[in-house]
Amino acid sequence: MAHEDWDLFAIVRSCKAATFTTTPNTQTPLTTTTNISRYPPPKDTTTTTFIDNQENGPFCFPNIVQTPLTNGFQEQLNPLFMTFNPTTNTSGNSINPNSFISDFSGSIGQKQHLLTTTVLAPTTTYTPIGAPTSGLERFHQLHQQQQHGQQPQHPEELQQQQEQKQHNQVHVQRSQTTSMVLPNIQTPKSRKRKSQQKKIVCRVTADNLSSDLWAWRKYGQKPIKGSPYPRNYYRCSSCKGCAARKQVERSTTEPNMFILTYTGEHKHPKPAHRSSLAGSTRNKSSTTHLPETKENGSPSCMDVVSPTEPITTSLLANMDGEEPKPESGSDDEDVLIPNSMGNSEAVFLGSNSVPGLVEMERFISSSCPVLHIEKNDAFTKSGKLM
DNA sequence: CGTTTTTGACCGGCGC
DNA sequence: GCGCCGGTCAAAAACG
Repeated sequence: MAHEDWDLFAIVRSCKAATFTTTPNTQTPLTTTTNISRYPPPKDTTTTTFIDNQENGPFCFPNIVQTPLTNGFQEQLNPLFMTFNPTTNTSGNSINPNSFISDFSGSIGQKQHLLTTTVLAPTTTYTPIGAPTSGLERFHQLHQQQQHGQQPQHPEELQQQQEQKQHNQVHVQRSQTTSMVLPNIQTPKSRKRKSQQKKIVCRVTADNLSSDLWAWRKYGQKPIKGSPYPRNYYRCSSCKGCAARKQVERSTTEPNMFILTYTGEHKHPKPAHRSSLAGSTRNKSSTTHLPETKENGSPSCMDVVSPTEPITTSLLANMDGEEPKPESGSDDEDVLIPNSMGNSEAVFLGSNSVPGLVEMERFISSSCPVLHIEKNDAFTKSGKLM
């Protein structure tokens, strides 16, 4: 059974309220432990374009309550982070709303400093993956050591880093809401280029499968060497011809975490709501459950990116290589997850630990498309996933 | 009927 | 040049 039973969870669509922003400020604040990391400084912040604003993007973060830096670790990290992100205001906790990169990195930096943070969102774990810059890298290491007691980086992270290192530059592009800046679109078919494509890597928990308005259609699944879990491939189906791609892979070290990788760019404005092209959400069976019930949602995190291309959205996808042990426990169950927010799954999973969120999630789940997760046994049997 | 998912096959990059 | 591996294609099946 070990890894014989592959549970593949494909999350195709998600609702607007992204994981990060899902939880309204009115929600009961959560005490969260954040993990974060490094952000490679954009080579040229002026070119940075974020596709999504706080509402939808992968870079969207919940309103994180400013929390005072309180421990020595933070102090230690501050200088490091500063080197990494010069834009960060050392004196304040505030995030500069005007600069995404700085915002993002800044906010992350803030979070990094806050081992314990009051957040108006589910538990969040930001674990950037990617080419570290000296400062961030160091920060990341320190942080991990702090959190995991000298724990080495996760394999996937290392892998990502290696990958990132291949590309000397990392930069995140950002744009406001619907306007997308999609320069240098590289065709997916060019594999050579593909390796150099800009990527955004995020880690999310199953609980916090977040979503966005983009519709994703699965077009492939492959077993990944060194990982017991298959990787799922999705492309944007919000608009035909859209080059945006997304990969979802379960973390080998943290089964409850999923690695999301975004590549390509959307060639269309972000939909106001889910496109009909997204098609129907399949419910093979009435039984719906989530892969792994995560007690705490740790939302996601974003990570890094790569070189040339900006990416777009955040989303949630979920896949499993393992037997999800949902409450239902049956093997071939499909899981329907509301696309709407990162936490929405909790409704189904019952994993939501935040009382106030439940109501909201229900609301959202009722009005949003769902994610479809389903187990796939074929993988193991054939030895080849897809 | 239109769309998504599944999945074997194929293609091409990359390391040796 | 060869083989491995990741990513994509595309036909068939599934679903609403």
